[in-house]
This record gives sequence, C-alpha cells and structure tokens, in this order.
Amino acid sequence: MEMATARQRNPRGQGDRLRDDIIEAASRLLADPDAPPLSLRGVARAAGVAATSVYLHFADIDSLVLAVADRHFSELAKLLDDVADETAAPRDRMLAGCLAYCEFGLKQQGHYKIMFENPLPVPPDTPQEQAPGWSVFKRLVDAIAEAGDRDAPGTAELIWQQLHGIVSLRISRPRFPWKPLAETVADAVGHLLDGNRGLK
Amino acid sequence: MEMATARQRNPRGQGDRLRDDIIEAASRLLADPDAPPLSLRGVARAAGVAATSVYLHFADIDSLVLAVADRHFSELAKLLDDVADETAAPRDRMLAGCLAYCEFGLKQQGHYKIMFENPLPVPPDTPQEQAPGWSVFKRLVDAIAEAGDRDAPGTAELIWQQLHGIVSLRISRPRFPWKPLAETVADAVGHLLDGNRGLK
DNA sequence: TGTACATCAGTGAACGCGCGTTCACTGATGTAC
DNA sequence: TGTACATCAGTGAACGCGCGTTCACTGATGTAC
Repeated sequence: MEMATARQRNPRGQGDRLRDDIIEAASRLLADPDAPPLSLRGVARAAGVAATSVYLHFADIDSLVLAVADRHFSELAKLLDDVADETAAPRDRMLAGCLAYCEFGLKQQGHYKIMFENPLPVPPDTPQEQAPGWSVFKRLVDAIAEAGDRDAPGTAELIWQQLHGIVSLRISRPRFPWKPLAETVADAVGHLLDGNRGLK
Repeated sequence: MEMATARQRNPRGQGDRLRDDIIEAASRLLADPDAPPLSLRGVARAAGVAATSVYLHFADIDSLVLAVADRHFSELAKLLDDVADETAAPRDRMLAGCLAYCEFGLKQQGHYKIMFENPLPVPPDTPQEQAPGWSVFKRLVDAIAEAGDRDAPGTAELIWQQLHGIVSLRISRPRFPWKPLAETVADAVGHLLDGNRGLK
C-alpha cells in the first residue's frame, strides 16, 4: 500500500509533469530487484493518481518500462562522463569507468536488471546506434581505444560481457564469497585489455 | 490454452509420478525466456491436472521452481561430464566445458535464466557446497586446476563471470552483432586463464 | 471367501483479490466575441 | 467588461478475467478380520 501523498492537479500546459511523476514512481517500484512485475495499477497507486491516468501518457506498461530504462541509461552515461573527467591517464580512466559501471549495477540492482537483463520492448527495426544502452557501450569502446587497445570494438565486447557477468552474478548469487569488486574488475580488465601483452 | 492430453490416475504407490509430471510441465512453460511468470494454475493446466493437485507435491510455486532448477543443474553437470570424457588434453577439456556451458545457456535460455539470473528460493543458512549450481562451479574449478592454473578458484570466479556475461547478454541483446560464440569463448578464456602469461 | 474399512490419488466448486481496460464524466482555466 | 465555449488534466465506476487458496468430496485399490 505505498500511496504517494495526495497530488494536486498540474497547471495548464504542464500536463507532461505527470509523465515524469509516473516514470519516477515506476522507477521507485523497480528499484527492488525482487519486486513483483510492474503493474499499471501499482504504478498509479505509487504515483498517487487514478489508474486510468497512466493511459494519458503511456500506451501500456512496456512503453513505461522503456521510458524508465531510458532515464537510467542517461543517468549511467552521465555518471561515466563524470568519472572520466576526474581521471587523467587513459588506462586509469578506462578502468575507473568499468568500476563505475559495476558499482552502478550493484547499487541500483533493480534498474540494472531492467536495463540489461531482458530484451527491452524496442521496435524490431531499430538500428544498433539507437538501441537502448548504445551510448554506454560507445563510451566503453572509446575509452578502450584511447587506452591504446588495437582492437577496441572486439575488446569492448569482451569487457562488457565480463563486467555484466560480474554484476549479474553478484545480484543473483549474493551469498557466494566473491572477491572484492575493485580487485575483480582490475584483474579482469587487466587480462582482457589488448590481449594483455605484458602491458600490466 | 496449452492443455495436456487427459491423464489417467497413477496406480497406488506411484503418486510421486505426478510430481515428475508437474516439474516437466513447469519446465516446459519456463523454456521460453519471455514467458509470463509461472502460475500454479498454468502449471496444473499444462500438466493436465486440477489446480489443487499441485499442492499434493509442492507447498508453493517457489519450491516448484527450485525443483525445476535442480533438475537442470543436474542436466548441465552431466553434460559437462560427457564433454570432459570426450576430450583428452586438460586445457582443451576445460575450454570445451566452457563452450558447452554457454551452448547450454543459449539453447535453454528460459532455464538458464531460472538457474542463474535470480536468487533461487533456498533457505538462507544453506552452506555454499549445497547451494544450487555448486556442482557446476566445482567442475569448472577442477577443470581449471587440471589445466595447470596456479589459482584455480580465483580464475574460476573470473571465468564463470565471463561466461555468464557472454550468455546473459546474448539473451538480453539478441540483436547486437556478437562475434561467433566459439571464438568469443576461446578468446576470453585464453586471456583469463593463469594470467595469460604467454601460455597461448 | 466375503465384507467392512482405510488409504491413496486426486477432483470441483467456491471465495475474495488485483489486474487491464472501457466509458462517461468533472471541474478548473484559458479564449473568442 | 461579461459570458459562452473549448480545452486541459485528470477521475470513478464498472466489466470480465486469471489468480492462489479453502474445503468437502470421489472413487479405485489395498488390508484386516
């Protein structure tokens, strides 16, 4: 029964603010990685609004989930940019980005699952560069290229898969005696980067 | 409306056969990675049995899901043993096991998700060695040790995470232009094994 | 040999609940004349 | 300046459905005497 405090109606011309509130509410509900599947009525309840009001902004829950995911992809991209700005050496910058990715996933487990653990309901003819999360992957490729790797796209593919495994398994196996996160990430990336030709 | 053909009642003393049929039916429903959440009534329907009959063998769906997962963990362990028996050289054997793990996950996407993509409803005081999937992880550690790695548990942790990422992302991003599976696995494992100290 | 009884392997009706979706409605705020 | 009307930002009742769970029940098969 997580009712929001009573809303007052938005002023004229600002009806879109409800859209934000609904995304916010859905995001709150999805934060719990073990949350039951999102329901339209549940979201409306959490947003403090009539069930039917959700229809004013979203055709169905799928497009709402997509909007939530989009929001968090932007958030993650911004986070990665911030981290990159704070680090000078390209290789350290790349590593810091990888660690930040994992920390984001482990702090926001429910959101991470929405973003990366099932196919998002995107139209089937969407080009890769507009696929959800593309901007995040692109940042990884660029960081790896700047770190001097001779096959940045290939290495990025490997490293992304490694990082995702690190996050995903720690979410699904919280009781496994994992090594400390920073150590694991540094170790894994160190091995995968540029074939580890004695660079480390 | 996927009704099974009409059942006849099991003979006396063989009531446990329904238990198997229910697990079978649930497994069938869970094979689809995009299947809606398992429902008790759905399983009963698929097993061709009254909804209440599920209670004769399972207290709730959680324990049914656990039974399904257990079954597939055994199946995967056996598969890995079979693969190991067919390969002589320790390093090749290890690599073949890794590839088999990924192929299993990609062929049985729904089951893989149940097994590895969320915490299974196991009692919180279960020791690691009885955690679901432990036997699979143990096989990986052993295979890595036999391949001559000097830190088999540590390397196994890294490789497991890598393999899981490979499978999980290919399930959730089916339209991403992934490299061929065997190539990716060989490449990743080659880098991670024993610090890749020029062994390859 | 018969027969009463216990057990086993399920069934079927009924309940209350939350869900997605529809439809007509409300009431404040702006705009045209 | 007044007033009719349009628009905007939602609401509330109602529907049919599938769900988990309860409860008393059925009917075949074995067992005791």
